[in-house]
Amino acid sequence: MTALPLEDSRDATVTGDARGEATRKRILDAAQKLFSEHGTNGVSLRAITSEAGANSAAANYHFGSKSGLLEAVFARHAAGIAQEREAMLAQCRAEPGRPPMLEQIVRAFLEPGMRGEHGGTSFARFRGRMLAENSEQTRELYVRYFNGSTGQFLDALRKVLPDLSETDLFWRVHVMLGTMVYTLANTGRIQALSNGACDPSDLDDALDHLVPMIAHLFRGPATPTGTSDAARTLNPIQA
Amino acid sequence: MTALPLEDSRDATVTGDARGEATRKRILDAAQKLFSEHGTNGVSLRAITSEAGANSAAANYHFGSKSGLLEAVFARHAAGIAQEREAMLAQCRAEPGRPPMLEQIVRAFLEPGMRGEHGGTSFARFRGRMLAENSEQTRELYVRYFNGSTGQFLDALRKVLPDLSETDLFWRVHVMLGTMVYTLANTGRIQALSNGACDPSDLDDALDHLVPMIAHLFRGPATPTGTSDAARTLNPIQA
DNA sequence: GTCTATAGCTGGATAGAC
DNA sequence: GTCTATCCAGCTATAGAC
Repeated sequence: MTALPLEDSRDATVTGDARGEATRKRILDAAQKLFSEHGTNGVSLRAITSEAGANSAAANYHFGSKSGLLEAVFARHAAGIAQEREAMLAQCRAEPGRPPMLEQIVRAFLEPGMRGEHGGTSFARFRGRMLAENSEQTRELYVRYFNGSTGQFLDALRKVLPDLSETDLFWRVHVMLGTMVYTLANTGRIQALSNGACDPSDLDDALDHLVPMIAHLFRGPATPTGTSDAARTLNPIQA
Repeated sequence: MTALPLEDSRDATVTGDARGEATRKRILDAAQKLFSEHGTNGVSLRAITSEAGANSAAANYHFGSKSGLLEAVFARHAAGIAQEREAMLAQCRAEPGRPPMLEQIVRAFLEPGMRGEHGGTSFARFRGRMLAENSEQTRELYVRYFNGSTGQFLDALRKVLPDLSETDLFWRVHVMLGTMVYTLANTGRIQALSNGACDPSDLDDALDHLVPMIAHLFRGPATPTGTSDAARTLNPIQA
């Protein structure tokens, strides 16, 4: 083999393998960014590899297909979020000087996915978009990567809220999930309605508002049971 | 002109114009159904017109383009929802024997879009998908069709919750919107986690659970203001 | 007003040079 | 491992017969 002229290499200080890894990472970063901005259906491989400064063939070489790329983007940070969630949950303690257990648990659930330690806000928005698009692949990925840790949180919530019925528990978790997804998806609706006074795209600020609201929600009274819609409408909970 | 043989007409009992309207309606129905199931990006005009028993050219004849069809599907029921919202809001009364005003207001906001009087559950899911996809066109349509009535609800909420700060008001409305959108989008996540014990795809049942939860949320204490994230974390609201 | 046929693109994926 | 070139499927939109 002939000596390789340095000018021919995009980054002559690293080996060929490392160059491959660098391209792979650039494609993952570009895909995450564009998926988070336009959804997974609204972005072509060509746009992604162009953003990454590579060719569309490179994406197929590294990831096999577009859905393979989607899964790789997801997998890169999802396991880390689940692990940090579980670690934060394990550190929750009912002790004087700390927030109530419920606040700690809610924060442990929301914070790892929103604070930006795992892929930043673009990965958070990417997950919001994925959940919103609600494809079969997305559902499968969520079950695989998150069902375990989410189950631990359900158990923790049952423990601190022993009087809450299973039905009410799941409905409140539903509200928590919906709020998280809607916040991550960043539709801009509340910014428009509030003329910018409320900005959930600042995920740190969002956490500080959401944790107390969700905790308050979990502490609410049991949903009244009625035999008809009218009965439930006419006998709502008392504040 | 020669007499038209009855067999040549798909529906000989109506006039040509009425036939055109029927096809137009079948296309709108098919588009709403498929958009609600697969999002707007995941469905082709071919699939829609095939479902409607028509040809892809018919969609362009009636609606000009795919985005024209999308707007037509939206517009068909959106104004009706906004009107019914405003009508229900106008009928809210603080009287003995009725639910508290706040419950009435929350229900007036949520019910017209979820109860199925305007396009059924498929139109509700269609809106959820649109909001999730969060396109420029969607944002524009929402401002045009819903900003007026939503502004009336903000005023009504200010009136029954005079001590709530503007910031807290918008954050709680954000949670209400997120919960509504997530419920309409029907990701199936909570059904999977609860083994079917909790099913938000039953929108009547969902309303009966969501109205008391959201009302309770609005009645929560003010979000504590801290100078740092740590201060806010260590001093959450007291339940 | 509805159809067939097709123009004109854009997308994912692959072959093969280097 | 990365590129260029290309195949082919699927899409929107339109032209023109009926």
